[in-house]
Amino acid sequence: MEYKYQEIEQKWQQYWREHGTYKTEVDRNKPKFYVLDMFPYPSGAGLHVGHPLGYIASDIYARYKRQCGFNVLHPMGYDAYGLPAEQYAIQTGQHPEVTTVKNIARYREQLDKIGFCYDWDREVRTCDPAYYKWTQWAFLKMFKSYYNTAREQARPIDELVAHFEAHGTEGCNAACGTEEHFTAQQWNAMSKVERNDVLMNYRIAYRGNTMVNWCAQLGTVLANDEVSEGVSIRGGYPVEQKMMSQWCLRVSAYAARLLRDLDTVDWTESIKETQRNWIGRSEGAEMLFPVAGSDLQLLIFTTRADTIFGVTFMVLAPESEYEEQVVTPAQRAAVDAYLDEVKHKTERERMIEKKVSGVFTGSYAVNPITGNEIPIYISDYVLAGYGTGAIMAVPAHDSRDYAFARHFDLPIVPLIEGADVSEESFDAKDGIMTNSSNDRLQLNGLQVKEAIAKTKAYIEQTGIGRVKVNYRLRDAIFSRQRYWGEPFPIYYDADGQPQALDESQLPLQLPEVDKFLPTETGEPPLGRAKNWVTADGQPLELCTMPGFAGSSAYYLRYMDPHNDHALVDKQVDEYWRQVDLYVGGTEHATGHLIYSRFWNKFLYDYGYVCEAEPFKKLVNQGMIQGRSNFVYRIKDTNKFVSLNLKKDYDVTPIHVDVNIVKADALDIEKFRQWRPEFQDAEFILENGKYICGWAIEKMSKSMFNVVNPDDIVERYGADTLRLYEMFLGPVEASKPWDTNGIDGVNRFLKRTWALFFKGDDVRVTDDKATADELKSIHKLIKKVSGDIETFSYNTSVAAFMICVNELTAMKTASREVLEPLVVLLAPFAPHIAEELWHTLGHDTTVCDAQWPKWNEDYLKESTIKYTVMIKGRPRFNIEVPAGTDAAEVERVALSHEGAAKWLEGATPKKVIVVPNKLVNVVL
RNA sequence: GCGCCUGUGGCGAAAUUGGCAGACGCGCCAGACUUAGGAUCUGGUAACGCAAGUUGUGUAGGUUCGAGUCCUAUCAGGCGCACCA
Repeated sequence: MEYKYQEIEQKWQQYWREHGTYKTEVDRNKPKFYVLDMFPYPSGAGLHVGHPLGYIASDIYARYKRQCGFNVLHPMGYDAYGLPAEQYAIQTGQHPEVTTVKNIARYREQLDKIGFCYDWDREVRTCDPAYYKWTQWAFLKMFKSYYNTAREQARPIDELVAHFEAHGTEGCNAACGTEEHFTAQQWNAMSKVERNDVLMNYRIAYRGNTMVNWCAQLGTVLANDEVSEGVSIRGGYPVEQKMMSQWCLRVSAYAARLLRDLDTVDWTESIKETQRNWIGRSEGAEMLFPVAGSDLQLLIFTTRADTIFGVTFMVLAPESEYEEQVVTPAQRAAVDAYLDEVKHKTERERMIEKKVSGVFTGSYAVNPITGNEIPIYISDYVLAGYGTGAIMAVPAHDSRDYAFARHFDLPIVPLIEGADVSEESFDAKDGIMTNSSNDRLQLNGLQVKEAIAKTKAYIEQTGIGRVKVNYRLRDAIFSRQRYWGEPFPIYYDADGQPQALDESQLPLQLPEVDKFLPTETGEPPLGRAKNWVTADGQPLELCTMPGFAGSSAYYLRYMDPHNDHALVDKQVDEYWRQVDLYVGGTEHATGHLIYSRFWNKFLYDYGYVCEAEPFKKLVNQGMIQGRSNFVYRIKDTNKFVSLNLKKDYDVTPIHVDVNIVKADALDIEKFRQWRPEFQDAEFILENGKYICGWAIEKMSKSMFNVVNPDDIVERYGADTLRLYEMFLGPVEASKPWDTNGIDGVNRFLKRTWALFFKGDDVRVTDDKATADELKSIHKLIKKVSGDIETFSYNTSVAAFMICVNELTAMKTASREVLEPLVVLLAPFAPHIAEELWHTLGHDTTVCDAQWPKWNEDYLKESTIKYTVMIKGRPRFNIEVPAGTDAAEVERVALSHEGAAKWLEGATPKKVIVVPNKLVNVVL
């Protein structure tokens, strides 16, 4: 019987569907295992062969764990809100929901063909009201919470209100945007609106006036991780900094925990490092610099407190709150001109120019240690969003301050012995301090590190500052001026104050609009919705939530996807707990993977979830690049010359669809049909073939190098696709897709098939297996069992090939060997395994067949082969019975005829016997 | 600039704790069988050399009986952060 993959795959996919083979329920008699893929955004282009790479890897693991006796949760869903569908809607008027549903259907069809073991009853879609009800619910919780820094957890905002009523801000231990102080009396005297304003400074989900990344072309604000090098990641449009009132999440309050708990998860070092960078912890000190002739004090942040004696000027960010109070009337015009100039530059322009610019405010600050008066400047090299938005400038030891000092001709005072600052600053935190002592503080002669510690201690004692840890991690901007996203469960009261909808009113459904564009008055698209008000007529929020809102807790919803009363039932959560294995791309390192951790920690603080981290182990699959093919057209003709003959002609390379090329040979007929202009194309062939050139590029439509998994499935079958994707190389590595090698994997499956059938008959017997057969299969069991745990699927596939070749050569027909082979193969190539499993007479699914264990006894060798090395080279082999001791091995080696030949009469200085491996004879 | 990762045949890649470098596959070469094909099977395939042999894991050193693997320096490529004080 022939291996008819199409029949087999359809048959078993249908069987699994009808039998609910992959349905998962809580089962407290079994240990659980949660395997998750990052759910896809269903784009209009469909899947290409790169997408399933991670899905296949996790599917293999999930199936393997199930065969090992675990109750495996392995769900899939769709990140359905997003910009592309909305941009498409703007262009075509087609409702984003329509395109989204269509794309999801296409994705599902493609996924189904590959034979994944997803429990589709648990599917989630972020745009489904039953799903986003819980996104909105979590937002409301955040709105009604503040972060208690002493307890290190989110607490109800009412607790903070009670604290304010009794004690004011004294000892409130609350994370906030800007630090403020008031007494209980002051709080109690505030109006409702004033109190609301104050609380916004503490809420975890808050509306705040912040610097945002505004993208005019997209008509919306973007989060930091959605912007790269001054342009939007989606679309590449310029992004500018703008002060706007936006919904934000106080992610920064969780910075310390997000950093610390990285040590508890099993992720790659590189992605943890990326997150550490993004969180950006830096230890330093805040210090107050009085302004001369005023009560005002400038608060600055520095990590180099030791350089206090070298401060020769101060710099404020253009957006600094101090600006008003510090600028003298004489400098007003100059400052305004500068601020105007800065404001009109986008961040991108600012970065490209990198020109030193700034303006003097007219005021001077007093160095609290030296008492020197130093000028205060404003410059855009100081960022408003980091630290306090003001710095003490030490040009001798900071390259940015140095450049500024040079430009404005300010003094540069070196503070480290031997530092030459005539050409550039000395930034290293290393050396002996000098020029740094007076009657208040003596740093001369100390190492930089000691000096930092001593200065910090001094400023704490004297109250001119305090030790402070700063984080680079900013709060997440949470509103988007867009249509296709979750509506905020927020309305505005008569005073214009944002108020929470009651939980009972969730989900607040996304309304219909006539167009997906902003209103004439510049309001977001929801401004077009009719009756976008509460039951008693109060206006609802017009912004929607960003893409990462729906993806932040989806892994929890899979545990209990149909629950109307909770995001996830407490007991269900306590069973599934957290994702044991999460597979996805590195591109989410500073987005989704931070937001999810934050979101999870917030829920954890309230006990809604039982684990502090959502994803225990993370595996990042690499990107599959495209392998483009080229044909070479001779200039000004319709004649094409084969790759190795092109040097004799003046040619233009043209991308050609990789699907009409096989092993770099062009299918000339298909090429002529491909495009009308090539209909009459002529060819100069080599060896009767047209050989195409190739290059590795991103897989994209415009390069004609997109390989569709459906085509591979049709031509070779899903099992071949699965095996081949794994065989291509390590899951984590990025590599180009190259269909050329797929035949080898396909041949392997055919050979495997041939072990079971001869003609139309099953050739499997109940005969006892031979020792060699048992050895072959047990070697495989051991190898594959080890490889799966470390995701070394490529070497597993290689081991399968070796084993099947051995069994074929031995003409193995014994069930004792072939049955475990089928079970091992099941995670990798489930369809053929299922077919063979049933061929062997089983009527249950191979998914539940128990993963075999290897027996070391079968692997034991009766004799051990030693390689004898002389003069650092392998010279000959000896064979001794297993268990021979080292001295005997040495004796056998040295008495071998080869020893005499290679030693040439010399006496060995030393002989090293490595057990079961080799004998090294040193002269 | 700072941090992280990766460098192995014509290609994708293997190589437990340092122990015969290049498993497995593609491609290529030779052969078998064939109503000839982009089918199947067998053998070969790191480089140099007729050979014995020698050289080989980006480069240069070091540790070691022994280094792809460990250490130091350096080069190249990729990724992340980046006026972050």
